[in-house]
This record gives sequence, C-alpha cells and structure tokens, in this order.
Amino acid sequence: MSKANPIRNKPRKPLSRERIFRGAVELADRAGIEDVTMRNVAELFGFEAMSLYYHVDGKSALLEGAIDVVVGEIQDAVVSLDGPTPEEDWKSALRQRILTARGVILRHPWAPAVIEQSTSMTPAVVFYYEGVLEILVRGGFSYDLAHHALHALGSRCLGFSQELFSPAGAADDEASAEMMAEMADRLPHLFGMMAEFSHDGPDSTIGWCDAQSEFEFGVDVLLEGLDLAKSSTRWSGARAKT
Amino acid sequence: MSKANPIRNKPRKPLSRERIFRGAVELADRAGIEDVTMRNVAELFGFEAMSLYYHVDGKSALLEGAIDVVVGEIQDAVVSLDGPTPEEDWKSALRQRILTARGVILRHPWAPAVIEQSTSMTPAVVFYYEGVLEILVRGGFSYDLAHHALHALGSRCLGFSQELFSPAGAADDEASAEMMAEMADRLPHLFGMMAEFSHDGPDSTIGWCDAQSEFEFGVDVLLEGLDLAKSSTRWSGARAKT
DNA sequence: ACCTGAACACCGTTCAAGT
DNA sequence: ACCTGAACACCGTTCAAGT
Repeated sequence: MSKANPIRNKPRKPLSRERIFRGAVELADRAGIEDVTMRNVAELFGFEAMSLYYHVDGKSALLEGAIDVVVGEIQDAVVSLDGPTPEEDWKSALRQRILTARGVILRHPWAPAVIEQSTSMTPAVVFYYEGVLEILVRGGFSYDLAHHALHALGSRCLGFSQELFSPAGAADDEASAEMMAEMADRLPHLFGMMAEFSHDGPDSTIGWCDAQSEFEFGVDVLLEGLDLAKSSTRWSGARAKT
Repeated sequence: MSKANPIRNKPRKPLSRERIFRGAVELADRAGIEDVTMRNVAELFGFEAMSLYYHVDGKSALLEGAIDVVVGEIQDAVVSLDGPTPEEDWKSALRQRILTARGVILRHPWAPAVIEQSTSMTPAVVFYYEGVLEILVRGGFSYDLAHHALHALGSRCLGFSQELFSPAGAADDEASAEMMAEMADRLPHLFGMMAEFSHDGPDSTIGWCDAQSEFEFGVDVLLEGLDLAKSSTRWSGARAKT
C-alpha cells in the first residue's frame, strides 16, 4: 500500500521530450495555444508542472518542440509527393510542396503565430527549407537568386501567410445609416469593392474571401514574379552548379 | 495639507485614451513589447494599473490602440508623398507607399507581431488599406483583382514581412567538425549557398541577408507578378469604373 | 535519474470603495 | 467622473527535497 498511487492508482508512463512536445501539440489543437501552459501540459500526463523542467528547458523550448512536431509532419507529407521534377517544372513542384504544407498547417491553426514569433529556427525548419532550396536550384536558380526567393516567399513556404486584411470587418458592426454614409464617403473604394461583390453573381471569381483561393493566388503571383526575375538579365549571371 | 500628494506632490495630468495609447507605444519602443503591462503603462503616468480600466477595455484594447497610433503615423507619412500618380505608374506609387510604411515600422519593431496577432482591424488600418486599394483601382485593376492583390500583398502593404528564414542560424552554433560534415551532407544546397556567399566578392548582389534589400526584392516580385496577372486575359474582364 | 511541494515574482482583471 | 486597495485566479520559474 505504500507504493500505490493514492488516487485510483493511475499508471503513468514516464515523461520524455517527445511525449511532452506531442502533448503540447495535442493540447494546442484541441484547446488553443493559450491553454498550452506548463501546468496543463504536465496535467495531461498526470504530472506536476515542475516535472517538465527536468526534460525541457522552459516554456519557449516547449513551443519550439511543438513547432518541430508540426514541421516534421509537413516533412513527412512532402517527401512522398510525386509531381513533376524541379528540372521539368519548378513552379509546379514548389507549388505542390507549398500546398501540401498548407494542408498540414490547417490542422494546427495555432502554428503560424507560434512559428513567426519564435526567434530561432528549429532543425525541422532548416531541413524543410533545404528541400525548397533544392527545388529552386534544380529548377535553374542561382544560389544568389534562390536566396532572395526564399526571403520573398517567407512563411508561405510553410503553407501559411498571416492574413490581416479582412474586408468583411469594415461593415460588420451594426451602424446607423448616417455612420454608414459617412464611412462610404471616406472609404469609397472599399465600399465600391464590397458593393460589387454583393450584387455580383458568377462574374467575380470567388464569392467572398476564400482563404484557400487567396492563398493559392498569392503563391502563384510570387511564383510568376520569381520566374520573371529568373529570366531577367540581371539574375542570369551566376548559375548554381547542379 | 489635506489635498497635497503625500510624496513630492507630483502633479498628474488626468489619463485619457490618447495618452494611454501613446504611452504604450513609447514603452514598447523603449523596453520591448513584453514590458507593456497594465501596471507599467499606468506607472508611466503615476497611476495604478486599475485606473486604466476606466478608460480602456482591457489589455487587448490597449494593444489595438497602440497599433492605431503606429498606423496613424504611417498614414501621416504617406499622405504627403509626391511621386507618380497611380494612373501614370501604379507600381512606383505603391512601392513608394509601402517603403514609406516600412520606414515607420522600423521605428516600432514590436508592431508587426502585435498587428499580426490582433484579430480585428483598427480604423486606421482600414483607412490605410483604402489608400492601397485606391492606387490599385486607379492603376487599372478591377475590384475583383484588386481584392486578390490585397490578400497577396498581405502585411507587406504595411511595410513588414515576418522573416523566418535566417540562414545564418544554421551554422551559427559552434559545432564539431564531424557534426558540420554530417550537416553539410544532409543540407547540401544550404551549405552550397552559404559557401558561395563566403568566397564571393562583389558577384553576389548583397553581402548577407540585408533585410531592407530582401524586403524590397519581395515587394518587387509581388508587384511584377501582379502586373502579369493584371494583363492576363483571365482578369481583364471586369474593370472598376474610375 | 526522475519527480514534487512550497514559494517567488509576476500577470490581467473584478469590484466595492473612496474622492 | 475618475481613481484606488484589496483580492482573485492565474502565469513561468527556482530550489531544496523527496524517492
């Protein structure tokens, strides 16, 4: 009786970095990132918050570990893709990779904010970028231009882009007629745009702010822009040896 | 003596939303966003944390107010620009606006993260986007395509893009020769790229990850990509009336 | 080696109370 | 109308102590 757990004798598997990180991801997926606290993660396994510190070097290390889990999932999803080779069609190859990453990210909606706020790059992120870089180089980019391209693509490589323009919000709130009139006066184009969407049928390509379509459009704009840069004389100098 | 302040009789101007928001910005600029607490902001004016709640509806309202101050600065900087009109050259007009916004943002390095984490759009942000939209529409974009363009540009409109690719980090840490060798094996392109930058002189356009140049490159890629989309048959249908 | 109790120095927020 | 003291329910983290 001395060794028995007082409450229900719950058998606990010992903690490990792996289990802790996966637990943090599970918790964030289920309850949101704000519920990922040291106390909550520990509780998930029947331990106290302080136990985590033996395995993980504090909260931000925990979040980095969680990022690594997610990016690891992306990596897994991405290695088994069969599309055109980068030599044949680097745009399609990269596009496919990015949209695959997005599929994973959509299952972890907290991840973009955490990834962008995290200062250092985790190993999984480094490896992922190696893959993106490979596509560019095999697609004919010089290292120099590929480097710029990685910066230009930014977080879109990992399948997300923090949206901050949501035109719906502008007219969302209930407002008096005068207020609306004044707003329309000071925001003519915003209102014009919204009006067009309202009484447009199939003419406007998408009903209203389809996040997936907007993301894909943004990727395509970047890919086409990069293709232009690639074939411009300015960048045709130093080719990476393949 | 009954009405005298016990300590030094410090004269305090009364609080107001304006003062509080500007105080939050000042504190964030000076000490970083993590030091912007209700207690610290109140202390800045010689009040207690609870006093803020009379004027401002909690912490997130405080941060929204701080965003509005910064975006207001951007708006001020942007209205007095004299460049080409959008009708003459929308790319230059938009580029100039975006780089001006960036100049303001660089004085408030905490702002990008706060803006992206904030869910709702503040009035100042709405007005700013109206201006961007105006450039696009006057530059010949249909409302439909302009809408997509706003999404594609994203936070770059406001002069920032959260960078997460920092190749320096990959080789930063001191590591054993074997570890480096293994890394180089698994990350051939990343190492190849870095090697080229090391023993390249003036051939590579920029020494190493110049944030400003990378930002401008990204903007130009997007502008060129959007220009392509604009002249493609797919989008030439519905023009916005000017 | 692995886990924990107690404690510390913080947070944001509420609310009844002061002037 | 404007501000505050006391209190509450949380955080992350340290450290000496348990097994």
